[in-house]
This record gives sequence, C-alpha cells and structure tokens, in this order.
Amino acid sequence: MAIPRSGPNMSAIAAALGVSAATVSNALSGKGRVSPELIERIRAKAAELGYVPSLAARALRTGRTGVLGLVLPDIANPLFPQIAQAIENAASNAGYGVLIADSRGDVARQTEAINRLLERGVDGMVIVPRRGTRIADVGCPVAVIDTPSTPGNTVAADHWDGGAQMGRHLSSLGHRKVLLIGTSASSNVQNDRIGGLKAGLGAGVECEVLWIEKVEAAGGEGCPLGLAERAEAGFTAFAAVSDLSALRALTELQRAGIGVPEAVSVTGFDDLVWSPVVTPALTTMRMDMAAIADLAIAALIRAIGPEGEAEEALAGRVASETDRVPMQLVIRQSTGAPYSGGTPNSHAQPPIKPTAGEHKS
Amino acid sequence: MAIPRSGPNMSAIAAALGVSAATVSNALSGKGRVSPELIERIRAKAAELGYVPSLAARALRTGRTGVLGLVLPDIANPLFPQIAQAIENAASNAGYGVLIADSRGDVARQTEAINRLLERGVDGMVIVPRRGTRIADVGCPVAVIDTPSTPGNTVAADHWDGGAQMGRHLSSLGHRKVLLIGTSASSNVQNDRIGGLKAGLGAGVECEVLWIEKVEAAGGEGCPLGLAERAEAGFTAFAAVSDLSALRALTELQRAGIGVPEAVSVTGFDDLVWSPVVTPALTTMRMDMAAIADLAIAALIRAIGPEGEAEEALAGRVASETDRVPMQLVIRQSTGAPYSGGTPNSHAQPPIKPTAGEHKS
DNA sequence: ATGCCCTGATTAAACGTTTAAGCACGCATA
DNA sequence: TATGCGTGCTTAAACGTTTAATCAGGGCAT
Repeated sequence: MAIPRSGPNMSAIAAALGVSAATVSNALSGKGRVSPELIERIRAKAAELGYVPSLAARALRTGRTGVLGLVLPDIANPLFPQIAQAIENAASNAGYGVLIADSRGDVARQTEAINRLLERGVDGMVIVPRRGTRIADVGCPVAVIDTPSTPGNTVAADHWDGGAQMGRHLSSLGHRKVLLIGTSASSNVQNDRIGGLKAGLGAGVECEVLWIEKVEAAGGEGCPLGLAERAEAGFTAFAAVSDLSALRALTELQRAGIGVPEAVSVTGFDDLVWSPVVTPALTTMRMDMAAIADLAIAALIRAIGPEGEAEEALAGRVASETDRVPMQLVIRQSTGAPYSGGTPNSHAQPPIKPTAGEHKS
Repeated sequence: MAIPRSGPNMSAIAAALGVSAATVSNALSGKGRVSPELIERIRAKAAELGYVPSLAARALRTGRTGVLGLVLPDIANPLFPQIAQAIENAASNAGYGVLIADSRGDVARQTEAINRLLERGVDGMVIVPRRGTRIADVGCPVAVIDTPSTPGNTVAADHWDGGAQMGRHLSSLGHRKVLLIGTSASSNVQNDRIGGLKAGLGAGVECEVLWIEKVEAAGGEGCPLGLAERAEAGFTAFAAVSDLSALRALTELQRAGIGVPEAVSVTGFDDLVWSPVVTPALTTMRMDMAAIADLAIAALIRAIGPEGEAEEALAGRVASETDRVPMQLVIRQSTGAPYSGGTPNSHAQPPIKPTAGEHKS
C-alpha cells in the first residue's frame, strides 16, 4: 500500500529542473561535480518546493541513521534532566537526534536497552553507566560519562577535584570535624568526590563517612540519619556528595533546631533545581554539563567518522584518555564559620528573618 | 561506499532455505500465505543466523519509523524524569523508540523541536506543552499531556480533583486559613490545582493565593516569600501546587523557627524525589504517570493505525475527550492539626527528634 | 588533425524491506 | 475432462537516497 510521504523528493526537484536525481543529490550534499549556478538553482527549487530529505532512505543507503542513543542508569535520577538537556542540545546542534533508553538501575535492563538502541541502528551512544558497571564492547562507538577513575571512561566532571575544592572551602572556614555523607559506597562518582573532600580538607581535619544506604538498611528508607547527635558530638560541617543528601541533612538538622549555617554548615553536589531556592540556599558544586555533553558528542562524532572505514579501530571505546571538566564551587548561604562558643546544639535557631537568596544576574 | 550492515538480511535467510525473500518477509510478519511448517523453519533459521531486520529499510518501504517523539517544555523541570521514564517505558513496551526534544521553555524552540522530530519521521508525538501554549495542527498524530481543562488535551492527571482531595485533607484537619502557593498564574495545571484546592477547602475556609513569579519579579529570584509573616497573620497551612514550592516554603518556615507540622502544615504536589526524604517528609499528591503514559501511547498508536489509511480523520488531535487519571493523596509528616493555643509563631520548633520517615513496604 | 585530460553532467545499481500481482498445482465440482 | 478455486510460493516493483561508473564535449598540447 505504501503510505505516500508528504513532501516532494529529489526526483521531483530533478524533474522540475530537467536534470537527473543524482545531480540534485550531489548539489545538495556538495559532493560530486556540479556547476555553481546549477547548485544555486537546485537549492532554490528545493526551498521553493519545501523539500525534506527522507532520513529513512538515506539511512538505508548509507548505513547512518543520524541518531544517537542516550542510555541512563535511572531516568528518575534528579541529575538526569541536566544530562539529558545538555546531550540533547549538543546532539541536535550537531544534527543528530537523541533516542533515550532507561535501564532503571538494573544491569540486565541496561544491556537490553543498549540492544534496543542497536537494533534501531543508532550511530553511536552516550552511556551513563549504572554504578560500578563496566560497559562491555558494544557494536558501535560509545562515549561513557562516569568519572575519570572509571576505566574506559570518555569524559566526565572532575569529581575528585570538585571534592577537593569543597574540602578547601570548608577547611578555610575553620571546620575541623566534618561528616561526609554519601548514598552508596559502590558509586565511583561518590567515592571520587569523597576522596577529593578528604584531600581538600587536609590532614588536620577529622572526618568520617556516613553511607545512607547502610543506615537505611537498618532503619528503613527515609529514616532519620541521626545528624543531631553528630552535631552534639562536635561535627560542625556536613558535606554531602549529592544535593539530595544535602537537602535531607539540612532539613533534618533544621528540624532538630540546629541552625544552618550558624551552628553547622551543610554542603551538597550538583546544584540541583532546589538548591538555590531552599532556605538557606545550598552551597554546592556545579558540573559544567554543557561542556561535558559537547565533549562527549564531539568524541562520538569523531569516532563515527566521515566515512566509517576505519571504524574497526575505534569501535570500542571512543577515547583513550578521559577528558576532565572542572567543577565550579557555588557558595550560597548554607556554609559559614563554625560556631565557636558553647555546644552547637545550644545554639538554637535564631528568630531572624531568612537571609536573601542569591539573585541571578 | 555503502557501509555493510553487520548481520544477515532476509535474502540470506531465503538463500539458506532455498526460498524467496518475499516468503521470508511473509513468514516473519505473518501476513501472506505461507505453510505453517515453512514458517517454523524460517523462524528457526532467522534465530540461528541472528537476523535483525533493518528498521531503515522497513521505514523507507512502509513510511513508518517505529519512533515516537517526546516534546517537553523544559527538560530541566523536576517533574520531567517521571514523565520521560513512564513514556519511555510505555513506548518501548509497545515496540516504539522515543526521540526526545527539548523546547527549553521557549515557544519558538517548541515549534522548532516539533519540526526536527517531524523531519526525522516520527510516527507520532507526545507533547507536554509549554504553559499556556496551544499546539497547532502538526503533520502527525499528537497526544497532548497537560490538564483536562486545556482544549485539545488528550490525557492528564485530574489536577482539579487532586487539589480538591488535598483541600479536603487540610480542611478535615481543622485548617481555616490557608495560603495557596503557585509559581506562575499562566499555568493551566497550577490553576486547576488551585481551583480544586479552593473547592476542597470549602466555603468556610479563608484562602489567598501567592504567585511566586510575582514575588520574585519584585524581590529577585530565590528571594524570601515572607511566609513567617503569613504565619503570624494566622495562616495555619501552606498548600503549594508543586513540591518545589512546598520545599521552599518548608525550609523558609523551618528556618524562621516555625515548627512543621506543629505550628503550620505544608503540602506539595507531584511527589518529587526529595519529598519522602526531607524532614518532615512532605504530604503531597502523586500522579499515576505510568497510567497517563500508557493512555497517551495507546491513543497515539490507535491514531497511527494499522494501515494509515484513515489517518486524515485523526491526524489532528488524538482523542476528543480527555482521559482523566485520578491523583493519589500521600500523607506524610508535614501536615497535622493546626496549633490552637497562642500564636503559631510562639510555638517554636521543639527540641524533639524528627519523626521517622515513611517506610516503603 | 589526433589524442588527452578536465569539467559537468547522466545512468544504473544498490541499500533491505514490503506487497501487489502472478503462477503452478492439486482438489473439488460440474 | 474441462472449469474453477484456494493454497503456497515466486516475481518484480517500489520506497528515496547515495555513489561508482560512464559519457559527451571543450580546450589544449602534441
């Protein structure tokens, strides 16, 4: 039955101008030998007729679909919007479409998702792997966004350095006993951030790591983390490696009547949507997602190559050396110098008005 | 140069079995007349050779790509993960791929995004429109997810009823003066929720609407909303129409030393990631995104149709009557009976331990 | 005047599938 | 025995593009 495509095709343009379809193709792609005047006439005619090339036909002929796959560990992850937006933008600037696939935190589903994309003929894919997963060789160019310490990684924020920056920030404010809060000990990203934090805080600072996953294994999901007790025990700063944990810490401390930042400081990571609008606004580390996405897409496109001949050599991982993109410290109102008189807990929340949030320029 | 596709094609199977390619096609699609035994042999051979059909060739021939587009007002929206995940899941169950397009909150970009998807030959698209936008006729089946009161909407959560449920919840707790908090007065979804809230609260309850957009126009982004003053003025409940605003309210009130839920109650909408883990955990309304996505995809597939002949009739909007999916009230710790002795403000945060969060079963 | 190369175009095949149309054969009916 | 029909398969065309191969013609050197 063959559903007729809406618009005109190359033959229509060719017929209208009395030339062959191949010439139209050459003119529009700029590949063969066509006289400049004719190229112009063809361009004009194409525009006049509202010609739109059939991506399907092109894909069939060239083996290139012009589509990239984006595989995410869990779309429900709050960081996802930033990633997806940046990747979509970078890809679309490069003329590629983005097909999404969610692995829902499951390794089996991750493989399945990758296969679905492969069947759809994506030219390459960006994979943000599930924590601790190593991506096996796929049948197409792949860019992995995880953390520089992950083997086979392509491009990532410099999580370690981000941790170090935050560590120095807290240390320079005078904090000497800091609780580091992570979600899962199996996350490479979180481990790198924590490593950086420890290094940035320096040898003179006492610190301890709290893994939420372990606390919840005992107390159930969403259970209290017992941060008030930690404050009483002398911790003056709570450095979470994710804004979600930071928010959890902030509200738990506030709720216990411990003032932030007067009594203790709280910091996060990733500058998620709520960070600028909570009270006090969260001091956090921001990734340059746009830069990361640009690098990932550029690497992918390089690997896809202009002709696909040397693909064999590049088919596996896209780059040998990971590109590290620096993170940026965003100082807001949740950090300050540690309270130095009395116990932190005695320093109840003041009846002051909340400080004004940052005003974006 | 023609990059050779990896796997075998129909001709390979046909050759191996000594039959024609057309028969293979018929056997695998179950369309033509092929003997049961031969079908079985062909199936087996296909599996043996690891045959994967070329979607490009099929698309070229049939005019169907098997890909749906997902157009979002702003990927950075915190609600987006839920939507994308649900749509991706529903589509992939139905054998469709999902191409994303971000309109970045911009109407012009929204049109542009739609066109990009169209050029890529999507079979249909799911559009979550930018606030207040009406989707013009596109050249393919479209499912609009907004709110039932939007003309041309296809499927949506029953935002009004959700508001009503929340209103009744607050009213039954005894609240008689409630501040409704919205972001933008131009959002149909938010207006519906607020309408429902007012109705659910009933005539005996005094309420006022605070639009954050207006406050920020004067005070700058992220500025304080002045909720402590509202509490002093006798408001005992703060019902936000988004969890982001609710979180903002919660932290601002906590920071001012006003106990939630002892002194005042705070409620949100959408059950975003952080809602269960903040202290106190947020009482909120949850959408059944999976159901919404299933309905949207089902409607789309119905409109795409088995043959595409009657497409003319359905090309515009997919359904005449909007499917309303009920919302679900999730009661957590941020709501309670209003404090009845003294002024709310005098009831400072108690030095109690935070209550335990909900434990998922 | 002949041969050669360069330019600007054309022709034709190919990518892998779907599908309308056709064909041969066996079986039942007239 | 001829007619007709349903079954099971084949043939061939088509979808719209890209691209290798070819070709006609003009300018230039020999």
